Amino acid sequence: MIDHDNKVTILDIAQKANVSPSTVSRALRDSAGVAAAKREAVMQAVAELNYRPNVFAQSLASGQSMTIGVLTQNFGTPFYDGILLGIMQGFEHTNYSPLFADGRWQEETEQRAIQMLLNRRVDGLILIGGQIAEGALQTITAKTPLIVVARELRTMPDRCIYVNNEQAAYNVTKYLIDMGHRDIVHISATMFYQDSVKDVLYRRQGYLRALQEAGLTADPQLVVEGNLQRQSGAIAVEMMLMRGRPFSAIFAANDQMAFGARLALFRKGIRVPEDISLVGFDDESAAAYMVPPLTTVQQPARELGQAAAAALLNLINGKPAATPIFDANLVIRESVRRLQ
Amino acid sequence: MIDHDNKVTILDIAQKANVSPSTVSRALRDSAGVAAAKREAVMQAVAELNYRPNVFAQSLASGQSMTIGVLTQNFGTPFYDGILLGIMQGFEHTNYSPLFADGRWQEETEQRAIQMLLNRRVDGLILIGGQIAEGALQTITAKTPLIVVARELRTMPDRCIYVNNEQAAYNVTKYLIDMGHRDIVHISATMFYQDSVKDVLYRRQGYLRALQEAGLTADPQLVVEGNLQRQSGAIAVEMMLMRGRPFSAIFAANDQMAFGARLALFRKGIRVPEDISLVGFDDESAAAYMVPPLTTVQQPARELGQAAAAALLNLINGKPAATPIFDANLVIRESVRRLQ
DNA sequence: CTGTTAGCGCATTCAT
DNA sequence: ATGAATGCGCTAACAG
Repeated sequence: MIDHDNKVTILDIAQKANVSPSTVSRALRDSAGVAAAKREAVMQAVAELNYRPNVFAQSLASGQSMTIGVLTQNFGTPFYDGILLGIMQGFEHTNYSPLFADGRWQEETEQRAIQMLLNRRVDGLILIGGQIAEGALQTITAKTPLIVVARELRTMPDRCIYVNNEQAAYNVTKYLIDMGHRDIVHISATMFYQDSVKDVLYRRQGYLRALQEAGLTADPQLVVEGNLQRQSGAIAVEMMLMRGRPFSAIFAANDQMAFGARLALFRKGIRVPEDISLVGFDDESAAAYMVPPLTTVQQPARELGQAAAAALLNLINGKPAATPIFDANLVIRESVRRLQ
Repeated sequence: MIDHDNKVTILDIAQKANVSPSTVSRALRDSAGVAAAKREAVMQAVAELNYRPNVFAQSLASGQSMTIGVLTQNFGTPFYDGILLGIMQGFEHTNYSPLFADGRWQEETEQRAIQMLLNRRVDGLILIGGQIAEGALQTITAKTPLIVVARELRTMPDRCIYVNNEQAAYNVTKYLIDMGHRDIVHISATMFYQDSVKDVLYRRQGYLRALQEAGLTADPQLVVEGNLQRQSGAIAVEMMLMRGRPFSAIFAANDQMAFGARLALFRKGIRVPEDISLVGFDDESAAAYMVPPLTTVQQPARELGQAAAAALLNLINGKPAATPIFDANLVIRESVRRLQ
């Protein structure tokens, strides 16, 4: 059944169908008009001989590889993996297949990976996150259709697909305020990675906007800097505890730090949500398993990926990319308590 | 810098280096002997013209694609993602690059994905898990080097790379016994998926062996069937509670079910580990974030992937695959209490 | 609408 | 050790 090294070529089926090779080629890719009868004959021969086109010959002759290069950062990151999933789905019923590479958030690795992808003559490129400078990206996009996911580029806004982090964080904060909280700690992380951190910056801005709109003064004492790692969430909590500034809720800029915070609270004998309410951001699958389950923000990763695939397809076909901005959902679980 | 549609061909560099195209080809792939001087000249021309070989032409001419097909099941599963990571690393410094596809644990999707991979003339195939019948796999391996990860095949043991689940579960159970536990619940899941469930079966056997070796009688009342999903872990706990058979520890066959169990205990007001000790299996990242952090078993996913890559490379080079069996590590955290 | 003719860029004989 | 010639399998002008 699964029959691989099929040495059947287009010539064989041309013979069998009594037509010329080029007609076969045309019939196969239904380009131009082909008489229905001949097309039938071709199709039948194809089926009988179990013919499978040689992608390399196709690519060499046509200049198209029918593959899309996808550069991610650190396989295994839930959000990025979700995007990858969406991308796969987005190309599932097309003739393109994605070729993945991992940049690991290291500029050099990223460069190499992109080179590799370009060497393979990918017909388009999807970059998820990453550090590569905008200038370099423009160089690339001049020759290869390019879509950037989960990153916002000033110079090419129509090529970027991302989530409105500011709004999401605003929603979180407003939710906490509506639940009666006034002293809301925000664990941020704005002094690290170049670009990935922009999201975090937006989250902080959303937090601040919600406070302002509610007429609350934003106390700088309530904002702690972490580094997105779990550990830093724990440290942030300890720092707040030492600081002595009272608070009733914590909004961490990502789930990892929320997990760390949860653990630190646990170690201090502080209950969640009875004593302190806690909200994260990302909806990692772990969030739902916490004790208690964590209220957090779910980013539509899958949808981002699908949109990226669609946008790239547009680009390849000469249409405008059409890159929507996505909204995230607040997932309410049991880690927040309503204050009287 | 990043210069893509480099129309520089082997002819251009042949001219520039004052040699024939074939010499260039030879120099590039240092096949046969090439005079050091000429080789130098070639290399220099290559550098100056920023030449990049056309993979398609190479593949078409040589019959090799320099890509390895990798079929996973459900992107985003931590264990499998770890394997993917290992595979990527394993090929990092070779000339091969992996081409990924997702079978989603659906036989039909899997078939299609493998077809796609084979159509792309991959030089080798790595299958992670999956449902495809052994017979079909033998058909494939007759024509394409094949390695299977995280699955044990009776008919081709030298092609399989997996973890010794029985031993790992034995270790878990022995650990619990050493901590003073006698009534150990095991949440299993042996009546579902075809093959993925074999691991779970081995885990149960390890559990039983440890009990026997300790001279404890294995009480069937203490084994509950789940379905690997989180929810079923919760149900299992409820079932045990209703059953009335006392127990002091729970060993769940995977972390998901352990998470579910944890939640159910939490809902019933039963403390972990004060009242009940809990151990999982998989070491999902969530495990370390639980309250309290969960003792569990870590499978060397990365190593499996790397070993798979190495084994496949061996196969391609005509050497024996060399497929080691891996051991898992017990990761001791705070969810187990020592009984007096 | 269809067949003929050329390459696509490289690896690999075969000679030398 | 090196050059010339051939072909990998297919697409794309080019003619009819």
